[in-house]
Amino acid sequence: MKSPSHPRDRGIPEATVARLPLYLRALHGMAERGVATVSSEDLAVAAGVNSAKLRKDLSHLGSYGTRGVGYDVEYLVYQISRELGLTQDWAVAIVGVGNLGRALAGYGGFVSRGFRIAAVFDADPEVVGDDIAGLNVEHIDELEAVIERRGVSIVVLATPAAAAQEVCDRVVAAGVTSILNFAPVVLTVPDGVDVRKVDLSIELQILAFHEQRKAGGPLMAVDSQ
Amino acid sequence: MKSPSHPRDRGIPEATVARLPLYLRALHGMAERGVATVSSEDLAVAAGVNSAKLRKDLSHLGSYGTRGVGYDVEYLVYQISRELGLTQDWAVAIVGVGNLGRALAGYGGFVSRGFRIAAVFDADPEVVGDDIAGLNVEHIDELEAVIERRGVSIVVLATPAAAAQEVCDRVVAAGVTSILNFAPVVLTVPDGVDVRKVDLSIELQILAFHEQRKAGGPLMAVDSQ
DNA sequence: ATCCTTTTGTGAACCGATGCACAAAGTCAC
DNA sequence: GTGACTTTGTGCATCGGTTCACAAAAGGAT
Repeated sequence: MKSPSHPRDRGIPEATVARLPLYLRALHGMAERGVATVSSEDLAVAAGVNSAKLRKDLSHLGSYGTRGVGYDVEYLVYQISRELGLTQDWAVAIVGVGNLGRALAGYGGFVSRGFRIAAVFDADPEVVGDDIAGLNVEHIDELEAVIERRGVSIVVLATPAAAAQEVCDRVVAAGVTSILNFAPVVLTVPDGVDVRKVDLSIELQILAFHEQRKAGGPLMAVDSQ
Repeated sequence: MKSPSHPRDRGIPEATVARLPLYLRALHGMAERGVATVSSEDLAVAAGVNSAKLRKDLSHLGSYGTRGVGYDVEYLVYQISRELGLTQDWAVAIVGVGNLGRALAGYGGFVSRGFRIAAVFDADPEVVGDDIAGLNVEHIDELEAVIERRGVSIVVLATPAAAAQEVCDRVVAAGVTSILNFAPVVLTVPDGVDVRKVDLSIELQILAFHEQRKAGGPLMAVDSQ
């Protein structure tokens, strides 16, 4: 069903998509330093990947390099940005203004990538009305109305675990189909809704696993016996 | 080299390690609700994975289930905790007390998993001495001394991008071999040092990519599913 | 003690991702 | 224009991870 060797085959591998932001970050740095073109080898080093992988990834977007020369930095930034959908402006809402919600609201990496924090919600009347990173905290009762009014299409959940599923259900009912979940729970959503999760403690646990290995392991096992 | 079919083969796949914390979280919830045993099917649902995968993952740790019955919740919690190295206490230091650093210092998910925030550092004299989540912020000059004195083995970097590599070099020189990096840069470290990175904006970019697809994509290409 | 039910643990097929290695395609110097 | 050189784009082998599907193991009923 799919044309086997189409230059802009729509089926970009998930693993590639996950690396495109990495390339973009490296390219932005180069553009700032005035670099005009870059080879796959150099860009791969800057992004922390292997150059064959980088070239294969980029080839999924099309043939944007010049053999013998490399890639034009500006042009590649544009192509990757467009592919990721960063050439448009995304209205993002953050729900939950605890420590993490505040940190996210003030995080520069969002704004600089085409994301606009359009609203911030909390259930606690104590913080509703507060000013967080230049935004007025709104009451969670306004969730659906504000999402619709401001065209929010991506919601970031930074609520306590116990509240996450309920808020999730509400934003989904309001038409949101992309959710970034920081609450340590598995969210249940209908088909067609994308949920990505970030669990800060999981990464630390993975590090602990490897650290323990270096130190000798639970049974000081050298061999599996 | 390695015994091919040993029940406690030390070589646990990376993908499995990354899911163990997920199982652990689900199991903790069950233990709290008084559940004594759980089938792979139920646990898989609670953790948001497929049950065959769950069983294969657990089989890498050993044979801890009972056919026809399932897994003993308490026992499995212990086995996974031990495998991940969470039965010991890990001293963690956080460098950088911006919004994110503060959020991390106050994050309950660390403490409840065997991680102890042993120190918090910043370079800004303005915040040094402040109290963050019950901890005294120390000056970055004290980095090496404090790491050694308090036996810190894992460092969390929440510094600005520009400072991350330098701090990284210093903690590595001080003997730290596990680093969790929140700064949006690729860190260069010697062999034997583990770096895991969390880039909050990458997840959002991946969501944007898929959201754009749903909406029609850059060239209005209809996805063949 | 035997049969029936449940659920684990795993062999084997499958699938996607990785990395090597090289031909093709381009640049640059002369 | 020619030849030397550089670097891309990709075919192919390989690898690790996922999923299916089922035999083996345990418990409960009679």
